[in-house]
Amino acid sequence: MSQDRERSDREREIPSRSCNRYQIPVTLICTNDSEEAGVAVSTGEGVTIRDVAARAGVSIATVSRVLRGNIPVSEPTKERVLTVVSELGYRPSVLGRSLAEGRHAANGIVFPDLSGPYYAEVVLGYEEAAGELGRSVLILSTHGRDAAPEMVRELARRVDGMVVLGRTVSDEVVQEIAARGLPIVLLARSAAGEVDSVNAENVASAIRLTEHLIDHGHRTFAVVGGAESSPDTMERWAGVRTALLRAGLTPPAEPVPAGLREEEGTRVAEDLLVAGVPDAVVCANDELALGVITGLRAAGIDVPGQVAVTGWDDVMAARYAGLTTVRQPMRELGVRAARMLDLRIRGDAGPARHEVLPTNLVVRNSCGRHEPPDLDRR
Amino acid sequence: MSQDRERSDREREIPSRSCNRYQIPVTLICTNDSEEAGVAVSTGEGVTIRDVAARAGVSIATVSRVLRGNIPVSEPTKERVLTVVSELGYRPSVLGRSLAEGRHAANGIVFPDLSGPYYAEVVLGYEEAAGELGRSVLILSTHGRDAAPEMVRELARRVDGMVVLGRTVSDEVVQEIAARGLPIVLLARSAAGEVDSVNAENVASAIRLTEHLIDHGHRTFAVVGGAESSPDTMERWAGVRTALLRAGLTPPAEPVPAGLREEEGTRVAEDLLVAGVPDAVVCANDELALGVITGLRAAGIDVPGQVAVTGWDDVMAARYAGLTTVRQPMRELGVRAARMLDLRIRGDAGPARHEVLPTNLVVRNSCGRHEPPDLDRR
DNA sequence: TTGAAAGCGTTACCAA
DNA sequence: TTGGTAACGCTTTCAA
Repeated sequence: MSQDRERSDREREIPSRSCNRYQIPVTLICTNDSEEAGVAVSTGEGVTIRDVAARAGVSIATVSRVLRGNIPVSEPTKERVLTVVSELGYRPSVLGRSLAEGRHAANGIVFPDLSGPYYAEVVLGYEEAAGELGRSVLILSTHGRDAAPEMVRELARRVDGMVVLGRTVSDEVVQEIAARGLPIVLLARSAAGEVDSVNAENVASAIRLTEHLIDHGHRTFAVVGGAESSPDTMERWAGVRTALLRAGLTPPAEPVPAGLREEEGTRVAEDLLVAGVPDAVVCANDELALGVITGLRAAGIDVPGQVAVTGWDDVMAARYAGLTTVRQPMRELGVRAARMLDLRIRGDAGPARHEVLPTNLVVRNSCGRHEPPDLDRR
Repeated sequence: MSQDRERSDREREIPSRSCNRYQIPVTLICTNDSEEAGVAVSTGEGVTIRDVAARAGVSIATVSRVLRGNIPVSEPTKERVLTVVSELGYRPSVLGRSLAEGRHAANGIVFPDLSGPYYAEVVLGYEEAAGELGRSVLILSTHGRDAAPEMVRELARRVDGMVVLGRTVSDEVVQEIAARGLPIVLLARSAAGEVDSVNAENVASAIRLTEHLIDHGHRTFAVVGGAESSPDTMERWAGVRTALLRAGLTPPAEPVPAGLREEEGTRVAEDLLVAGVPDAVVCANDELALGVITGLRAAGIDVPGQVAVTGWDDVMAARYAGLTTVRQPMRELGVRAARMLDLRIRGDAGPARHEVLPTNLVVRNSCGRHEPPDLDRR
């Protein structure tokens, strides 16, 4: 925007109230637009390092040194500079600093869609941890758009590192960006090549969940949602399969395809009614499970009397709906990812690290009636 | 970081494979670190406008013109430059561009806490709309920290405009930043001075809700949560008061203080049991209401038989808990705020605008039993 | 239509 | 300890 050419030397003179009592500045002819010179400046907006240097009678290098603090500056000089800084309300330009330092002091996070409590919690944890580490957070949700890879590449150019959640962009895109040297942490998404990752445990908890359902006497199973598009759910379905095989039961041939949303669940319920209702419906997340329950009940099916339905995540609604599910430490996932990323940004080298956070089976009553009236309702 | 001083003229020569068939570049002595000259470049990382200019045999100004597209460039030149750009995988530096243009191409959003479905939805809408307008989104949650004003000021230095939600920083801070010329839109927070705002309708819906409760026969009311800290809830309580006075009933003297979270609700329920349980408990949001219900029921109180409890927002759990509430267009709030902000960033002047989005009363059964078995359960 | 060069606001090197 | 100044990577003015 404003490129005021005829700047040169004329403006910079500052009314030298040469008393050394720190007073509020009254006039300062500044370099900015204000056609009418002699305007009072106090907001600190538009004040540059040169203004400070001129007023303090030092070079801009010295001002920079004082502000960065790492290089020795004589006490009186430092004091003088700091005085002027606060008089003028000077704050270094983020842009100027970033350009000179070659870093952004910002992190990115890419998720498929912010909707749903799961992502919100993850982002919350991430933002909090990143903030404490002095980094700004740029968010990007891809919404399954075709332009997603380009959006992510663009984000990559504005940050010093980023966290990428499952189902956003392909491993190729991740690899490409990582290859350029940008630190990346994968979240809720199995490791791709030499990239760090943070995940919640999936297989063992899926086995535990399935065994619980088998204990209820359920014999025929359907699994709903996710699959290929979501590595996270693939692990879960592998766990379900393992548990069923161990028990000598027949695992479902294919997961029922469905998006991770409530409406999708009710739709699936209708399909299930046509295709034949299994004993247990294991869903990829809570929203989906709640939708399935709604759909089944609307058709007069008793849940859990005739069919058991389970979810994953343990969102708030799951508690009120009495949904049996697996709790993930959503917020903690975000926190860990932020910390892991920060390490890499600070130059930490070494082979890729993979963190796996534990989960909890939360038994409520959508999985079948329990003899002891009601098991741990939260 | 890397400030390679001895750059000057020596490097820039490019092996002039002077055939005009576009071939994949094989060697290019680049200006970057690589001590061993003659390294092949193809990732596009570290390629600057100068590299492109040199290879295309034009000035950097011309490259810039081609890329920006606004200034006429001869067709052959343009073509040549674009070829080199794609050969080298050149992408302009966001930092360099921003510094020169004096803008960030990024928006901020400040909220008190991302937890809870309400904020998540707002952010989702905001991010989506801002993204479509070509702007990155920086998020900041203040968590009620003392440093909040400083955090927000810092954010203000990294964006071209920002949205500020209620209960984050004081009006003074908002005014201060707005005075510097940074476009701001207030969200879920009543207008402060000459600043744009987007809100959901509060008073009329509170009146409607209250009247519904009165129709149920409830006569003594308590309102829980929010108040001064949250201008949004103050409006709601004003609505409740109005409705009660109109009906000749006594409004509660004070709102019961409580944070907007579930745990707070259960705590309040205990207090209510001691202080005396009213006919109806109107809560500032759904989480709080759900907590109150849980607390009351745990004490053996029948909801809605003995007490009616209502929420606000209509989050997912509200549906499964059968909570009577007021639905806000959360996502739409975010979208509108993003658009309004964008207008200002594009230089739109004029007096502050205030948008108010309509809400819906959602009657379920926490407000009292209805004669017709169950009213619009969504 | 094009090029040269100033300027955006910093940091960090080199010499004093 | 300090000042001068190149460099970061771009945009835009001014002249040609």
